[in-house]
This record gives sequence, C-alpha cells and structure tokens, in this order.
Amino acid sequence: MIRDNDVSRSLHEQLSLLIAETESGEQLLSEPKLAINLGVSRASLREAMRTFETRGLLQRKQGVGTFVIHPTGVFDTSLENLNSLETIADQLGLEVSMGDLQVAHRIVDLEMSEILELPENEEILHVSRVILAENRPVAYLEDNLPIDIISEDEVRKDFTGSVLDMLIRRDDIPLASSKCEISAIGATHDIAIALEIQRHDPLLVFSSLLFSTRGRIIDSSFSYFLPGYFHFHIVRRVGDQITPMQIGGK
Amino acid sequence: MIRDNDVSRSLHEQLSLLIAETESGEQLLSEPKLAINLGVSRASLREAMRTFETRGLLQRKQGVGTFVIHPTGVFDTSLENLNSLETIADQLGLEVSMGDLQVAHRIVDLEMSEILELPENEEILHVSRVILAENRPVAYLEDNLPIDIISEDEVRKDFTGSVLDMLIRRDDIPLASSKCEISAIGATHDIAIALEIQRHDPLLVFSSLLFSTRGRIIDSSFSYFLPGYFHFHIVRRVGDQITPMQIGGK
DNA sequence: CCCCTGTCAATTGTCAGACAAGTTATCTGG
DNA sequence: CCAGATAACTTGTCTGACAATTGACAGGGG
Repeated sequence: MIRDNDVSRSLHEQLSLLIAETESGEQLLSEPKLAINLGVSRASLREAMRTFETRGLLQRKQGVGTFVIHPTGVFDTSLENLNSLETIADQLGLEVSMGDLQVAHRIVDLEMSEILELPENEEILHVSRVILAENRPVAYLEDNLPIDIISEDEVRKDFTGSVLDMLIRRDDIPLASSKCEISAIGATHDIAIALEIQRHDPLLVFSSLLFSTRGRIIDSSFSYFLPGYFHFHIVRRVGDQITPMQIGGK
Repeated sequence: MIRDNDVSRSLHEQLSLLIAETESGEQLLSEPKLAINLGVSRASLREAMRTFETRGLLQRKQGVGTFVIHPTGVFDTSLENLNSLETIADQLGLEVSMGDLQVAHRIVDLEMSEILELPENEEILHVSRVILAENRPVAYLEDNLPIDIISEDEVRKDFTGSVLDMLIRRDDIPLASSKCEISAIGATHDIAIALEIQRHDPLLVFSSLLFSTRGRIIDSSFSYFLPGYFHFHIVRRVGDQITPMQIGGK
C-alpha cells in the first residue's frame, strides 16, 4: 500500500471519524480550534476538509461555520472509493465466497486490444469467477490483464477472489484510479447459467479500467451484479462544474 | 445560484480549463510558479488542486511534481456532478426533448412518506415525463416533491423538462447534493409502454434524494434509462477510505 | 568500464501568523 | 419598541518560511 505522509493520512482518518460520528446538520468546531485539537496547522486542516467538501460531506459557509451533511443516515457501498467486493463485504459483516474460478490465457481481439492499449494478437490473462453471498450467486466478475502484469501461476496460488486486492498486496504497481462506466444489460446465456437466473434477467454492469499512477491501463474488468444484493450509491454535488473534455484525437 | 467567492470560483474554473487542455500524464508547473501565473496564493491553489486530486484528475508526488491524469480520453457524463439531462445534452450537442409530461397531486404512501420524511397522508407533487433523443424515448423520469416546495401551476408554466434546473433557476432553496443509488430493473408494464420497449427489457435505474444545504429532502426521483444512449461513468480512487457510517438509529 | 555514494537543486508537504470578508448577536440611542 | 452601529466570531486568502522527499549529477572506488 502506498503510504502517504503521516500527517496527511492520519488527519484524513481523524476527520473521517469525526464526520462519521457527528450528526447530519451539526456544526463542527471552528477551524482554528479544530486544528489545535487535531494537532495540525490550519492550512493542512483546510486541505483535508476540502476533500470531504468535494465529496459533499461537508458544507462551509463563510462567516458562519462548517456543517456536516450525511446525505443519508446509512452508508452502504459508496462508489467514490474503489474497493474489492471482499473488502466491502468485510466492512458490512457479510459472508461472501468465491465459486468457479477460471483463469486462462487469451489472444486479445480487436476491441480488447484497443481498450487495453495493446498491439493485436498479444496474449492477456483472463480471470472470471462467481461471487456468492450466503451460498447464492450475486455477481459475475471478469478481469483482463496484460500478461506482464501478473502470471497465471500467481493468480492460481494467491487469488482470494479479488484482482484488485492482489494488486494492492503486491506493492509492485502504484495504482491511481479506476474509470467505471455504468449500464444495465439482460443476462446472456453464459452469465445466466453462472448466476442461476433466467436469460434476459436485468443485471447491473460496471465496465472498469484500472490505471496506474503512470497512466498505464492495468486491468479491464466487467462486473455483473444481481440487482438488490448490493446497494451502490454516489453523492453528486450541485453546481460544481468540471470542464468537460471532448478531446477526440489525442 | 449560490455564488462562491470570486477567487475560489475563478480559480476552480481556470484550473479546470488548464487540466482539460493538458495531456494525460503531463506535468504541471510547480506550485509557486502556477500560483503566480494564476494570480493567487499557493495556499489557495493547493486547496483548489486538492479538489481535483479528490476527483482523481491530479496526482501529486512530493519531491517530483503534479501530474494530470485523464482516466479516459473522452469525457461523457461524469456522475460526480449533478446536472440535468438537458444540461448534459447541451454540453454534448445532443438534441433532446420532452414528451408526455404528467403533473399531479398525490397522497404519499407509507414508503414515500419515510423517504421524504413527511407525515403520512400528506400531499405531494408527482411529476413524470419521457425524455426523447432524436425523437426516440431514452429515459423515463419521476419526481416527488413536497407541495410547499413548488406549486403545480409553477411546474406547468415553467417546466422545461428538468425539476433540477427549475429549482436552480428559482434561487429560492440552496441545493447541496444528491444521494443517488444505482441499480438495474426489468421494465414494468407502464414504463415499457412509455419507452416503447418490451416488458422486462433491462433498464438502468437511479434512485436519488436531493438535499438542501439545511439537510432537508427536496426531491425524491426515479430515473429509468435505456442502456446505451447515455454513458454514465465515475472515477473511483484507490485506497482513500472514508469511514463507513452504519449508524442505525439516528 | 561499472557501480556505489554523497551532494545539491527542485518539488511538494506543513507550519505559523496575519488580515480580509461575511455573518450573527448584542448594545445603544432614538 | 425599533433601527442602526458595533463587536465577536467564522471562513477565505495571503505571505513567508522550513521540512521531507525525490531525481540527477559528479566523484571516487572497485
């Protein structure tokens, strides 16, 4: 795991905790007092607060104060952070397990070669498996990785259900972020069998690309979820426009 | 619209522009130089940069520099910001229109009264409509609002397709954020007819609650999207844990 | 020639203190 | 009782400084 600077990291955790245990709508201590309380400078505190403000969990009003906003009383699975299903299940106290793991080499087709930014006819590692919650299939996950990232043996030996967790464990490649596209689809024949549902039953789909800090694509994954078992949500802020970039050719 | 302080607002815009026109992986100027360039202090610049870092668009490395990351070359519709479909379509240069608007008073049922935090048997305003892109139905939107927020006449007179845009136009209520839960569902009978599709065809569903800055729930909406027409995505950061709050009773 | 090491410049991370700007409650004079 | 001034408190911004980390480069030893 990439360890940030101690101050920044522990400050983030402390603030997170403080916000979590403060009721929605309540006011925080003033910045100078809070900074002293937490043992950091006001500048550092403000930067950390900005993080939570960006996420919509804090509201600052000049001349008045800073207020906590819990967009809902209960937090299920926030999409802003990238975590494996296993980690999420851990936090929620759910029992999940892995069934039917398949690892294989594949030659990339045209579409996947463009997605992974690889030359055609390159070999990749394809990992697929079913996730069970209380012995009921609830998700079907597929990962595609360049072979130089990780070897087949390594997966077979070290795999606990999550490619992400495995990459994090190997401090090897510094991971930055994941771009996730959200859609819905009717179950295909194969997936319907794997999840023990009917063909064309609706599924929630996440198509994700995992980026290293150097901008390289490490993993292309497709996650198919049975609706109702996981509650994915996101906090969207009003009027905080980011300039859209439609740079066609790079 | 709530106008932030000038410095903060214009700095945010300038940075957004700068990032948009910088290629992925490239390095920004150093903080001191950039601060001078933009005419602000380094502290303010750092706070603004933190916003974009939180969104996964910037990567800062101590001793090295700050780098731009575009998780993908093309930006479609980022879910981090809450915008109406009309606004999104505008930005993308799409032609969308509204068909079949229905406005009606309703008595809340038990479920909705809990969602909106209203007493039972209270009246609410229910607004539903179909969104067309190039004359093809692509989305079905439902909104439920407390009647003291907005009147039926106002909707009929001023409505352009978006409840959100209408609330923004009336400077009346300061909006903060929206909590959006994402799922998939098979089309019901009514929605299938409205969208001109078959029953049980898969749909992407957003169930959203809109919060005012005072924490009041302003709007409960359900948005049903035909897959493939809109590309919703989100940037997820690795290892940036927010303390989950599972505060059952409030 | 290669490899190791110390030095040094550049960059981000953090800090302290100050003042500006906005909000709210209180006091004061009419 | 009311209106306006005022004071206290908050967040927003600025300035300057130092610490921590990184990467490159020169120099020396093998």
